[in-house]
Amino acid sequence: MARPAKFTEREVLDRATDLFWRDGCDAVSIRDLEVALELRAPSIYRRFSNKDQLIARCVDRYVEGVVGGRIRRFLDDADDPIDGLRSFFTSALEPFRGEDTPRGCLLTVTAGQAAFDAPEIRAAVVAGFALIEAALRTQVERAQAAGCMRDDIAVDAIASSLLVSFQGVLVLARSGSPGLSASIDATFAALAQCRRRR
Amino acid sequence: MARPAKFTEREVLDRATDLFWRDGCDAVSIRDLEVALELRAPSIYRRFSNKDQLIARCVDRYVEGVVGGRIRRFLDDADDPIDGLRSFFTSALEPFRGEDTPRGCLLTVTAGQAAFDAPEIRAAVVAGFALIEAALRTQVERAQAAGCMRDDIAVDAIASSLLVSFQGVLVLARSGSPGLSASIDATFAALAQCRRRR
DNA sequence: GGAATATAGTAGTGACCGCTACTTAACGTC
DNA sequence: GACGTTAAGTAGCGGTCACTACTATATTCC
Repeated sequence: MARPAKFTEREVLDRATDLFWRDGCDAVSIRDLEVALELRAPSIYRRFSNKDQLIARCVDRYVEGVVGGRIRRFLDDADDPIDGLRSFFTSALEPFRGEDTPRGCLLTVTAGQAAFDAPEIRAAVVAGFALIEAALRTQVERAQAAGCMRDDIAVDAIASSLLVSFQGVLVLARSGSPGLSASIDATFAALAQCRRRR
Repeated sequence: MARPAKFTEREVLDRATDLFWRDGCDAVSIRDLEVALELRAPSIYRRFSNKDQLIARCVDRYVEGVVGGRIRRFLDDADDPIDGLRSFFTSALEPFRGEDTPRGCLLTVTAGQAAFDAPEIRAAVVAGFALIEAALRTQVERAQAAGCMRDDIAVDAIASSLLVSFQGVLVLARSGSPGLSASIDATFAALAQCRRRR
């Protein structure tokens, strides 16, 4: 009953998300999006009322896809909870696809950009943090129950502390900092169950 | 022998640094700087060849002043090494001067912005990270020597891990995340000397 | 006072920004 | 084939960006 769309909304969001993730929200212009989406500005604006809305939708999509994917792959499906957590962390250090440096995290980067002042974007980023923290918390509980993580520190505090470390890793990964792998090892070594007298 | 400058270079850098720190490097325009520095664009460009150079100089100044100041105040002058480390971390959570939210860290934010692509800015930020890590390392050594920090994890790895946590705290502080204080407590609880059989 | 010199300001440049009024194209319905 | 509907494209808006050719001002030396 009308002209068919060139791309589904999902295709458009995926392409835009990739660009925002790679270059940072602030650095992506509508002109850049026109090229990547193969759509001119008016077509983009008809689907998403403005750039902030588009970014917020892309952050949502990133959280569902990339973050959710890593949670399922490295945490939910892990045999050993600590190994799962560790691989969840180290996965952020690996260069993306054919690129030569790790991409970091769209959430981490966006939290430090001007786009973060937009309420809808801020809300999407904060929701992403909450999702990661909840997944970490679940895994910490599992690890404590399995007896391989110290249980003298509250679950919530450890989960929050791990989210903090994870975000820090993502900051330093972007700067090409070496020794992050050893840093992650130290973090988990400190959380391992202490040997106690029996 | 010539017309006297309105402000010393130090005054100019301090004002510019404050602006970059508050709003983020990418968000500060030359027009913004004209107002803050009480100098027109050509006068700014005569002192610093372009915006990237100015930002790099400001990052240097920030590292010397703000970061160095916190290191001296909370780490070098600390009575108890662990308390010093903890206050170094929590100092980043306190709102700046009369402002209602914590400022975060110029290094953390800049690492996620477009300005970070400029080599001179990247170098200044990386040098800042290195300074913090070195100061943390010194304090970790002190704490281990005093017997209040576990010594079964390498000093370098702990220092690197603490830098990671510190950067993570600064990311989440900007997003108004609650419970960061408990998160910091958990980090240091995990590093405290385990009780051992003697 | 005049020359030399370093600083600051006036007034703009072209390029890019987010965004939009308007037109054209592709479909189903009748 | 005309109509209604939804998508996409053309062309361009006012505004801001980093940056600069040029002029004016304030100082010391002679």
